[in-house]
Amino acid sequence: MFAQFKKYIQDKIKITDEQFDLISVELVSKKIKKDTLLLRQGDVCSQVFFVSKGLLRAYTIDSFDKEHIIQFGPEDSWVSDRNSFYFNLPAMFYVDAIEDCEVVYINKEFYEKAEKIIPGFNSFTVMILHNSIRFMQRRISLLLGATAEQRYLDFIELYPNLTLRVPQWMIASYLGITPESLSRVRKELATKNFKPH
Amino acid sequence: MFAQFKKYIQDKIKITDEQFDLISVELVSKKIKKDTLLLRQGDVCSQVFFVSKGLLRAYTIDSFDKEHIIQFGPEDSWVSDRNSFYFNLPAMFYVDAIEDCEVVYINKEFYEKAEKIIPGFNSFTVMILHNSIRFMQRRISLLLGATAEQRYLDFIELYPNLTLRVPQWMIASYLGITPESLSRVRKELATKNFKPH
DNA sequence: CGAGCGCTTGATTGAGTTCAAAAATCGTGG
DNA sequence: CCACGATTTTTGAACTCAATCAAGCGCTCG
Repeated sequence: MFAQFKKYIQDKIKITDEQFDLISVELVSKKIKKDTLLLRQGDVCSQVFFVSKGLLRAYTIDSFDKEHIIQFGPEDSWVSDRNSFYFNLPAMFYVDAIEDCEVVYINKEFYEKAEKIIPGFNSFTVMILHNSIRFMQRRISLLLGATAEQRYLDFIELYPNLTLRVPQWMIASYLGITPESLSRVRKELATKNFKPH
Repeated sequence: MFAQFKKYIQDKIKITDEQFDLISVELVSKKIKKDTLLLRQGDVCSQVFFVSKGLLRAYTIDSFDKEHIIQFGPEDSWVSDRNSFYFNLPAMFYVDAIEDCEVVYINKEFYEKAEKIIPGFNSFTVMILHNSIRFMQRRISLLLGATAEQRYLDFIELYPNLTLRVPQWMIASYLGITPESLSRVRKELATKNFKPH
């Protein structure tokens, strides 16, 4: 049930099986059908999602009713509106499932308990937060200074196995361009005989 | 010397004067002249900067040699390439001083010591990280889905007192547009009789 | 098997860029 | 305190990248 999560976490921090059992009582693992909404913009995000299987996405809807994908969440990744979760503020994002998923719901009690029981769990959290920060720093840099093509190439590097799993219009949404533009970028790259795989 | 920093931190977390004295031995406060470079892209960022006075900026230079301002750091704010600092990776940013500054240099020893001595210091760090995440989440959303005008209005809200302190071309750089474009956006807003102050 | 969705392609439009130059502002030394 | 050079901001005109609008194709799944 939490096998994947346990493996992930034990790979990064020393946790005994007994400790894990103690904290895992706070966890809930759910099977999520494709297209299910896990978090609505404006709601308070009361858990962090760990994706054990499948693929989540976080996205905003702007004032022109257009979606913009903030993050893809494939296996072994964390998806959440951290700001909303931490400060109990309305979420900026929607989160839904692009594929059928298995998702671990992690609430605040889990964090509190884990911090009490496991020395260094806090450092683990800090590390995860820094990963998230790295990711966003890079995103901002690229949005400010890179062309659509450069951002697409970066996307392929960051999520190599997603190019096939995700419909192109979602990739376009992540890159901040239209599906038509992405189609043209790809065409352009093809003539320069670039092959993503 | 650290008065401003002490005030800031004691406002957010309970620290006695004795505790502060113990950890402050790791701190260095420096007077920084305008235009001084504090961090170079590619170097490892070995400290976090706390701005007690003045104004810092963090910026990248892209593959076309153009600057893009990632963050302004006025009084009471934190500036750093957190990713570089935490993982000892090459920094993505440059950091320099837009005004004469007073900056507290905070190294890893400070964090280690503070975490040992002050219960809850770790939570404080986590809170600061979440602030940084909120800031970046918002930035990404706006870059993906808002017009130049909307982003400018958001900037004024976020940094109300900086519109006068910072040259317009830097604001443009922050917004991801050219100075010419910002000038036009402002002209446009003026006709709609919008007044920033 | 057909309606709908996703991808492509073409034609047109538009927000913002680029290039150029004038106007305004700033800062510094005499 | 003024003047002059440098920097910043504004304005204009042409241009460009990506968006929009529209049409057609192919696939799938109901």
